[in-house]
Amino acid sequence: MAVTLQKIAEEAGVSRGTVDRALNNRGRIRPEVEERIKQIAKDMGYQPSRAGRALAMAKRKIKIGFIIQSARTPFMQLVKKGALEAKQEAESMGGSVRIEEIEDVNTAAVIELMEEMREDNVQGIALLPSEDMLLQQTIDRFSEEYGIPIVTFNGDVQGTKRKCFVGQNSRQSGAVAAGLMAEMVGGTGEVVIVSGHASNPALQDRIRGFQKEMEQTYPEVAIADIRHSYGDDWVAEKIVEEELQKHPRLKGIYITGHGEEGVCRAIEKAGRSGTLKLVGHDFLEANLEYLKRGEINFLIGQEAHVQGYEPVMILLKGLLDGKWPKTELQYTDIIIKNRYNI
Amino acid sequence: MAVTLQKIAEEAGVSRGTVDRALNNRGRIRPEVEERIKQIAKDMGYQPSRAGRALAMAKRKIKIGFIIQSARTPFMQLVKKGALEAKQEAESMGGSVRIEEIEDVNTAAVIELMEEMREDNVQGIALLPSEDMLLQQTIDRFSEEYGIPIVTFNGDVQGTKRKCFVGQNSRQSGAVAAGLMAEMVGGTGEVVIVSGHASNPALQDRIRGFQKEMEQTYPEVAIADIRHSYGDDWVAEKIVEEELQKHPRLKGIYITGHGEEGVCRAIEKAGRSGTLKLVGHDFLEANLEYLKRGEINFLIGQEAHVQGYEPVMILLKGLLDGKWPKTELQYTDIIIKNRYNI
DNA sequence: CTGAAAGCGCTTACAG
DNA sequence: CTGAAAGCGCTTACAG
Repeated sequence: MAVTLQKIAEEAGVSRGTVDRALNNRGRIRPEVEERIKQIAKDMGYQPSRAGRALAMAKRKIKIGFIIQSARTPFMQLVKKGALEAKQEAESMGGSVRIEEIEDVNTAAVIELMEEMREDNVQGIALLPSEDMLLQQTIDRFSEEYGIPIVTFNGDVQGTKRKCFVGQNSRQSGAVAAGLMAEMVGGTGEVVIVSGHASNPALQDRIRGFQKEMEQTYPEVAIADIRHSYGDDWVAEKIVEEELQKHPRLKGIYITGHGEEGVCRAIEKAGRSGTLKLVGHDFLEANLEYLKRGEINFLIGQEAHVQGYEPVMILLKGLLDGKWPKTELQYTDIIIKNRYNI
Repeated sequence: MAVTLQKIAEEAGVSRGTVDRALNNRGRIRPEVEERIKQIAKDMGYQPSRAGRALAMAKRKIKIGFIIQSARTPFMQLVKKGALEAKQEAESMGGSVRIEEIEDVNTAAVIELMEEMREDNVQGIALLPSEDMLLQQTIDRFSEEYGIPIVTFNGDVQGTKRKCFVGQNSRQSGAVAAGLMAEMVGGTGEVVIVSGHASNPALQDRIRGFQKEMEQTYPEVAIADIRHSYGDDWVAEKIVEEELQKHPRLKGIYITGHGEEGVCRAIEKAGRSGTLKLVGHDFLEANLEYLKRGEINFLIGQEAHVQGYEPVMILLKGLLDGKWPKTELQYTDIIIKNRYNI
């Protein structure tokens, strides 16, 4: 039924191999023949068969590497799950995926793994980068010199030769948080931001998105303070205690990430559960529990699963079909959850 | 690298065909041999190759039917887009998909198309059902007698032999709306529900979910009225004018579906834009525009795309691998959007 | 009940 | 620059 290479070959009066060379730009073919075949294929509405291609490629065995950092965190475990699912799918299509985890943030380890994978004939690598000159150079070297395409996920390194980035638009997610918070406090009053590490670029972007949106659209909502818990729940708790003292009329807290538990503890202790509006990030087990109980009013999600799954599939399709995403920044959807759509 | 039928055959000292018969329960094999081969396959960690299977199946050519009703509506156009994408993917895997559209709601037409597809050797059908005894019987007949699996999408017909349903949990989406509305009105005050056709089961479920959640969790939010626009914007506009008169302190309107334009028009005319809180459903072009402009505060989404894509893929996998979803009700995610994550 | 062979649509050496 | 052939992993008649 469907148009195959064979049919095109008959139509054009050449062999299958020649059609293949024409359609896949493999060279070693007379230009005018190539043009003619391409035209015929188009006219016949040729669609390459993924199945056939995958099978034939099974010989070449496409190998993809996947490198996670901070692998111990619950969020990264979700990312890993997505990668594992992609691995399964890739394998049933004749590919193979090698997933490597680094416990903390360790650029040297990432680079080492990249080199190891290269020796292992890996043909494409998805990785969670960190801000580091050497890593950036390595990414460029792999992309340019070795022809090993790189896809970043969760975090990006702008200005490198990586094929694309899969992850959240942090700034926009901050704006989403602002919108939610503003609606809940009735468009007026004081709110506070509790963030994690001051050096985390994603968290900084969320803060900026939040701030900007408040200024522009809800000028009567005042951001009374921006504090950093450095991911420590105890610190977060103390911060909130202080802020509640300093701003007795505080209406809401925006938690950009990490320290949710400490924040909620302080609020409970102060007897402000339910009256103080909370917006947080990421669908971690503990966060969802707070959401269910009504301590946190909204959570903004990152699609961890997609961040693991997509990079592998992007590499697979790219390596198999030569088709890469048209746009470098593959932003994942920003998901809003309240207690009813968990 | 990967374990193939061939390797298992060598290991077991039989032919590929025999392994195939054992692993796919095709019969015509001695039970003890079947057992032994299954064990060996398990031990070797055999994973069937999707690519190989798909290719071999290309001869048999899996044909899937897809029947949309109310095809003209923008929502269904999105569903159709999803189905078209699945069609492409199915075709590149050796299947074929036949998409049929019915303009309005017409059970007889659905049944006619089903019969036509059967004669056309379609091996599985996805359809948007309507509440109708005859259709239900037809679904059962196809499933049981003809062995043609049916998947429903968007709407379900409980109690039939359809393989599964892909769509929204309407009740839950009503509860989500209630949560959003309650947060915006500060947990107290009067709100009104404007719905479409009173006979639309999905809309009724949304109303019920909304009501129940308000009663249970936000008893101080009163549902002052429930009105039906029957999908007519002019009617919706009149309704809102009336309600604004009747309830001068009205704080919000929940639009379960259809008539958004009329509602917004009435609110604008009354000069209540921005102060009256609106929650609506579905990411239609016009709705998103209202959301952007701040007339509507939240939209709850249905993943139209998934509703077109998934049923086809479910049928394809089922027909190809014999693997069906474990759970009958394949609820799509309930998506919340404010103006910042459009 | 079991095996040998053909073929699904593609890619890839290998000849020429 | 072009063609003929082998092979990817599976299914499916066809013999036996």
